[in-house]
Amino acid sequence: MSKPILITTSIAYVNAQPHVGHLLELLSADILKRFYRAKGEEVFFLTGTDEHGVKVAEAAKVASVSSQEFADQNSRKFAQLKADFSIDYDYFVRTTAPGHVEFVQECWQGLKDKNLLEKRTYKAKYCSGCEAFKTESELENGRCLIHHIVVSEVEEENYFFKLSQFQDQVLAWLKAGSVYPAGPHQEITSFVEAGLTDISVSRPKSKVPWGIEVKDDPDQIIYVWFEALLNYLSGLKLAGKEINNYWPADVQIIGKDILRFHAAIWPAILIALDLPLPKKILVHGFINVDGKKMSKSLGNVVGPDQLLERYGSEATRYLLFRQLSFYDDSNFVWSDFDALYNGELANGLGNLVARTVSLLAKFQEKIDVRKLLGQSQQELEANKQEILQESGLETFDFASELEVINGLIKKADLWITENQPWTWGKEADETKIKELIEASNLCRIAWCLSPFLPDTVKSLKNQLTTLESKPLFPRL
RNA sequence: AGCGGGGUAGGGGAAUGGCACCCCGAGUGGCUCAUAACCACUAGGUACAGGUUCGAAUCCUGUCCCCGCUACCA
Repeated sequence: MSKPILITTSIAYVNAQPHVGHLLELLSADILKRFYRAKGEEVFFLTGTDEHGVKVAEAAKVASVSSQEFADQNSRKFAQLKADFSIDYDYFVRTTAPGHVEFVQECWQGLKDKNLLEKRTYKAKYCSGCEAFKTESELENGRCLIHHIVVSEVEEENYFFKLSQFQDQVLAWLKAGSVYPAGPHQEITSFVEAGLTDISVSRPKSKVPWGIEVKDDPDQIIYVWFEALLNYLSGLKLAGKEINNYWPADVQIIGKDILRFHAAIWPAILIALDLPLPKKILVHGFINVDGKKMSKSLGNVVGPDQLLERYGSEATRYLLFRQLSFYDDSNFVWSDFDALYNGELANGLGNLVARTVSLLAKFQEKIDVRKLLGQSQQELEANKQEILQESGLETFDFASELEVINGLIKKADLWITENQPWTWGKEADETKIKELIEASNLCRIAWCLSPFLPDTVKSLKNQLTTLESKPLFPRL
């Protein structure tokens, strides 16, 4: 029996609320899951929330609730996207779950036993402006390049992960083409080639009180990133699955900002744990709004709830992948979304379905249209694998798949206009109706759209059965 | 300043060496099955200046402009 396909998204950091960027990532995973399911594969889709660290503790303080309570509240908002947008994940992992904590501590012990973790005194320059450690290359005359202030020398004890040992293996994995698309692949390859250094993977508890303790050294807290990455394994365990039956992941979807963690550190951790490496890491870009980066202070954050209210779940799923470019940074503008909704969903798909169904309904009086539709459906089923093989989703190309589908709709509209089925009258016979059914191509369009628009496709199929037309996407 | 990403018809987005494509908008005509929809035709474009090439939006050099990295933030 072949291994089920495993798809993961990054786990969202709960110090902020979900926005359209999170939604895009979750939807991409959901679309791929539905595509693989249509191919007949078993699929497991894992997502969740990352809940430890200074920033969560600080945000909780501002909100006057405990860190755990704060994490609970925000985690729920992310989990809620499942119901709102038909995101069919199989398990939602939380890094504050006791099972995750336990799993992380076990892995930690395992790495320590292998002598891959080592306590060292860490001396570094710290910029209070950046609130971060700086390397020599980020300094000029002892001053932070960004804040132009003199950095302070800080000394503390940390555990280090011997990342440098894994450079060659990580590089070999990268060169096998594990990171997609080319831009990020190039970037991370150069980064690893330049040399990996051992990294600090713990912090003194006094500095980071909200996190997972090192079991036999409770004054040390495991660095958030190190621990969060392990969610991809702990999540399987928490879901009641045997890790070896599901790992390695077939597709891990991440944002471009966390590339280093996922394509340099994560594979090294996996090698250290004697586990196989993920087959593909998909790296998506960011969404700007009206040409500016989304930010709370600018007040331009677009939330999933706003999209839900204006377009509904299905249209949002379509518009995000058709209007924005998944792998590059793209710009979100409400008026563009409105125009595309009316242009392609209402006037395009929606109208094509309406006119076709209503034409077919007229012929139903003297010809068994339903039987012909059934035949057409069966013929399509027979060619299912071939159609799926041609899909852009086979190469993770969401945009090109939607473009192809749109072309099918245009072609169908043209055929109907040119052949004028409404003038057929008495001439209409089975052959002609069959032609109409095939030219409208609705069965195929439904097939191709089903990963993107699962509910719409159900409604479309229902209309083809009842031959009663009902607007799929009313104009805005 | 540095580093990175960009500049494609009136607006938005594709195309990575070979007839520049899609959505909206404008004009003219067609059609009436359909959600004031649908179809055809027309106008309009690769920021600028050089270079490489049989051929450049795509590669190279320079100029101008925009965006991100510096406050929450994928």
